[in-house]
Order: sequence, then C-alpha cells, then structure tokens
Amino acid sequence: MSMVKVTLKDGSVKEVEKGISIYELAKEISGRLAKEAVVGEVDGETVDLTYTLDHDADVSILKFDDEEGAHAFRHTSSHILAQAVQRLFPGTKLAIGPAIDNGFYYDFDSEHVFVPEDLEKIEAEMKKIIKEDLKLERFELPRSEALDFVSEKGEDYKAELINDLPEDSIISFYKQGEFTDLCAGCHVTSTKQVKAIKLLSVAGAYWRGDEKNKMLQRIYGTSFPKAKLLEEHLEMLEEAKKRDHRKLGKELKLFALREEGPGFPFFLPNGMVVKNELMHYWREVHNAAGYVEVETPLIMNRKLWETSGHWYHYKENMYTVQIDDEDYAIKPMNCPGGMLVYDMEMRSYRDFPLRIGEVGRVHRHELSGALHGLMRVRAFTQDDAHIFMLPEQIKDEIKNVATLIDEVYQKFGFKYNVELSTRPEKSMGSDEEWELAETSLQGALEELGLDYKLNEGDGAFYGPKIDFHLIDCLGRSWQCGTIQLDMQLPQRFDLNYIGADGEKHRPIVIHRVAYGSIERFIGILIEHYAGKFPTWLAPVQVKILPIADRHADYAYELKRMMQSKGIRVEVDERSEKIGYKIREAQLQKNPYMLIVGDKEVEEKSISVRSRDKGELGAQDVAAFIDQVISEIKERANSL
RNA sequence: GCCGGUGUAGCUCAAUUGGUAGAGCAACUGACUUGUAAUCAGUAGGUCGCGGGUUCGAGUCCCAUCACCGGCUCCA
Repeated sequence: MSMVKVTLKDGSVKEVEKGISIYELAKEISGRLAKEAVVGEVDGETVDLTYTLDHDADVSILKFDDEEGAHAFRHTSSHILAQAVQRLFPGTKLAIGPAIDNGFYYDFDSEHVFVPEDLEKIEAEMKKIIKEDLKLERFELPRSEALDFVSEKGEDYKAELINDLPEDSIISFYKQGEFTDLCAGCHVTSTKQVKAIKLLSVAGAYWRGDEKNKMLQRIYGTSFPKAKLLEEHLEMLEEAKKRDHRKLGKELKLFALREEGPGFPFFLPNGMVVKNELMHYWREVHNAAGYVEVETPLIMNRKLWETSGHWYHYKENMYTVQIDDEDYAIKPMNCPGGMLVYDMEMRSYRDFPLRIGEVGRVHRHELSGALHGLMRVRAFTQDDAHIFMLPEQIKDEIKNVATLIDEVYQKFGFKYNVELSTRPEKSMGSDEEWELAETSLQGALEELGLDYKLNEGDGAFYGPKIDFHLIDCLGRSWQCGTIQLDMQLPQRFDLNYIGADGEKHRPIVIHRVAYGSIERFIGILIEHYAGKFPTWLAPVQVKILPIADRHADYAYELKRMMQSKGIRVEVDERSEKIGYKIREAQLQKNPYMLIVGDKEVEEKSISVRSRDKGELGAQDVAAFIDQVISEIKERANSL
C-alpha cells in the first residue's frame, strides 16, 4: 500500500493512501479536508479532473470517469447554472441543484417564467462564468450563522434546509466569485474546468418532491470535461429519439394512440402479431413451469372491491359503471378475481404450489400528465399469476418464479436490476409472518446469487416484494416483473386449504408478473431492437419483391410455399423499381427480402437480401425456408 | 392532477409586421417493366385540434377547452 504525503493548505501534512477518493479523504480528515480538497490544481493536459491537493503532493483523487468525479463535476456545473440565472434574473430564489446521472439540474423559484429561448441566454452566461475561471472556495458556519447568512439573502428554501439540520451542525458553503451556495460538496476547483456544457430543458418540479408544495422551475443540463464527450452524449440522445417507440410504432404501424381514447392504445395488425407472439411464448414457458390459466371478468360488483379493499384504497383510480342500479367497477387488478377462482373449490395442501395464471386486461385511471406512449397507459394487460402455497414452500417457489422471469428477460437480451422491498411502517400481519416472508424472499435471492438492492420499508402494506427493473437503451429503468407476497387477500377472502392434519389453514399467496405490462414490455422491446425485431417476432418475416410484373406468378408461388410452413410473408407486386421496393422493405425492417427476376424464375431459386447483413446472393428455396423456420423456432429454444 | 411547450393535408414541415393556406413523401391515374435503399408526369386531398372573443379582416392576437411533448407527483 503506497502512501503519499499531502500538504494541506494550512501547512499541515497528512499521510494518505495513494489514489484515495476525495470522499474517503474527507472522511479521514473529517470536515476539514473537504475544504482543502477543492484547493488543488488540475492537470488538464493529461488526465481530466485529476486533482492534486497541494503543489508538492501528487495524489490523484478524482476523475471524471469515476462516478464520484462526474458527480463533483456536474455539481459545480449546477452551481454555474444557478450563478448565471441569478445574474440574469435577479431575485430568483434557489432551491436545490444536484448532479444526476448524465447531468445536473437546478430548481428555481422565480417571478420570471423560463421559456426554452431563455436557455440559450443562460447558457451564454454560463460560458462567461466558465471563462472567468472562478475558484470554488469552501467555508463553514455554525448553524445559526448559516441561517442568518442565507436569510439575509432572502434564500427561504436554503433556510428551510438548514432548519431541518441538527442544532449543532456546521454548515458548509461553496463560493465562486460573487455567488455562494449552501452545499455539502464536493466540487472541482475552478469553473474553468467545465469545458463543455449544454442546457437541455426546463420543467416543473415540486419543492421537495411533494405535490402539496409549490411548483418550482427546474432547468436540466449536462456537462463534460471535453467538447467531444458532450457531442457524443448529444448524439446518443438523438439516436435514442430515433428509437422512440412512439415514433417507430407509427412508422412500423404497430400501434396507435388517438385523442378519442387517451391512454387506451390501439394495436394495429403488425403490433398484434408481436403481442400474439409474445403471448405464445409466454404460454409455452408457463405451461412448462406448471401454470394453469384462467380468465376472470373485467367488470365486477362493488361488493367484491369492498371485500378486496380496493374500493377504499384505490377508488380514485378505478373506472366505475352502474348496472341495474348497482355499482360495478372495471378491474384495476386481477387479484380479486384470482381469489374467487381459488375459492371455487375445496383446496388441499396436496394441490400446492397451485399456480393460476391470468393474462388480464386491467384499467386504471392514471393522471393525464403521466401518460406516455405504451409505457404508461390506462388500459393494459398483465401477465399475472397467483400462486397459492404452504409457508415452507415460499422460498423455493420464489426461486422458481425468479428463475422463470430471468429466463424470459434473457430471451430478449435484457439487463435488469432486482430490488427487494421490506415491511413498511404501516403494515398488516404479525411479526412472525413478516419475518418468514422477508427471510424467504431474501433467501431465495441469495440462493440464486442475484444481486439486489434492498429498499427497507418500501414494501406494500400487505407484504414484501421483489421488483425487476429492465434497463433500456437509454439507460432508463422500467419496472416490469414483480413478485409480491400477499398476506392480506387470503384473509379478506377467507381462503382456506385442508392441511395434512385435516384442519383448515390459510394459504400463502404470491402475486407475480413477468412482462409486467405487455404493452410496456412491447414499448421497451421496440426501443431495445430499434424496431428490428428478431425473425420470430417480426410482423412480416419475408418480403418477396418481383422485379417486373411477369415475375409475380413465381412470387406468389413462393409465398404459398412459405405461408404453408407458417412463415409470415408478403409480396410487393407494385410496378416500381426494385430499389424502391427494397428501400420500403428495409424501412419497414422486414428481416428478409427475396428478389425474384428472370434468373430466379428460370433457376427456381431466390436472391436473398437480409435486413441486417445486406445482399446474400442466390439461395436454394428449401434451404432458405429451413433457415427462416429455424429462426422462428428461437421462440421456443428454451424448451 | 401540477409547471412549461406544442397542435397547419395520412406523414414530415412551410406561411414576412393579422390581408383570405403551400412543399416533399404517401394515396389515386397514366406511362415506364425495372436487378439490391427513392422512375417520370398528372389528379385529388385542409372549416389551420375543438369552442368562443377582439378586428373591416385571424393559421397568425386574447380567453377557454382537448390532446400530445418535456418534467414533477404517481406507477406495470
């Protein structure tokens, strides 16, 4: 372990481990050190954001490539933003301005309403501040003085933040030029280091994230130590726009959203193929895993929803309807129906685990502002299942479900994060029940060797849960799969089974989904594949393109041949040039194009073009069909 | 729901200080019969999101409303 001597600003010398991070360093020399840490020099030439604490001590502390380094860098960027805004719009109050993944934001309370055009002006001012090469200096004040300091400047939000800190706190501030902000750090040493900066958007955000509070104006931006990195990042955002499932959904005629039904998507023929293929695959996997399938009514009497508790806890989000003078509700969840199915027969412990699946369409009145393409809708399909079991079966069954979900995600090459949420403050059930439930869930994850994040107190009031978050091409994560233990519904519905002892017992119930919402899953798939679905999912798998009208007969002969083998195939018989037809098929992202002209008719062959690999040349018809069929069979390769 | 922005032909977009709506692609018709990402010509297509108002006159200004976009909140 090589140690390095660090000379602090006050002249004292400290020995630290080489390569130590600024945060570790701050911890080591509590409080004081962070102050010194910003007084360094940057070796801008060789390594961006490599700091030296003092002129004689070469300790690399922070790099932009590290998460912490990027964080400090973006944090300074947000201070520059706030400084520019206060210069241009005096009287603007500051709320908070943290670094986030890929950028930063700052929340403002201003009389002035920021419009997109303002961003350019603010950005120009920020560039000025960067050029001014302002040093960031840290200073600390006892809590009461800190309060006076911010109150004098009329920074009410900062005062509120300080008020929430303990009485004996020492409050740190960072100063750059005329601008000072309450801030824990860390920061880079000078505004000059922020070489490339770009403001992206302006949005509303509630103070402290609470909708009861005032709505502030949030400005988002991003920054990099090199112009090239910024360019690359902006290009990535452009690429992501091209993949947007709403755009591709329209271009590929997969689905549509209309004013007549906000949040209620239309699935067009192409999208329906994808949906049906996904369900086909789902049924294969679930059959193999021992699930049965049921379907429960979309509309049921209010009494059922009172029994389940939804009428009291979820009414705001439920669509209701009157039938014969009685209240009915459209189901927002499948569980109550599932409970009724269980209760239709006398159940035995020998039936367990009893896995009852339901691909159920649910309706929820989501806030209009929350709607987003297929990702957030008001009617969606859950690939639900309720599993009834004995307490001692929990762990193994959770493992089964997690394994199944993993298999499904692997199918599409998805990466995902797992989160385990435990007992919240307000909860139902005994300590022993929760203890068993939580250790079973945790044990299952650990035995499977899955990395997971623990969200303590984040579970549902009726039980702990495991969530699966898919990571999309933009790095955003979407909650899809979930496994929830339900300790409330069995009781509310008075569900029983006959145990080995001949007595009635309450079953354990888990509620789980793999896709989550099929609509959302399709949205994610569209972006994941950029519309280029693998052959088994592609709406049109083979497009036959006759070169001239006289080749149409042969084209249709090929079509019949392939169709009879279960291949989705179309003929483009328009009197257009072959280049035009190829372009169209290519834009529609059809996996295979077959060009047939005089040569192919004569030789009874085909000229194959692949969407991804381009021209493949002449091929034998039977061999090509076999190839396509093998790709279609990928749907089931897990079996 | 909240904050901000947007809304013109099926799609992507134009329309100088308010003066009476235009292009490309798509569609349709015709010609061309085509060899691996856009053949040419013509035709048709809009109560400028919907509803009020100001004005001699509104796509352009104001109000209201709906939807969408970026976020917040919430969530599969």
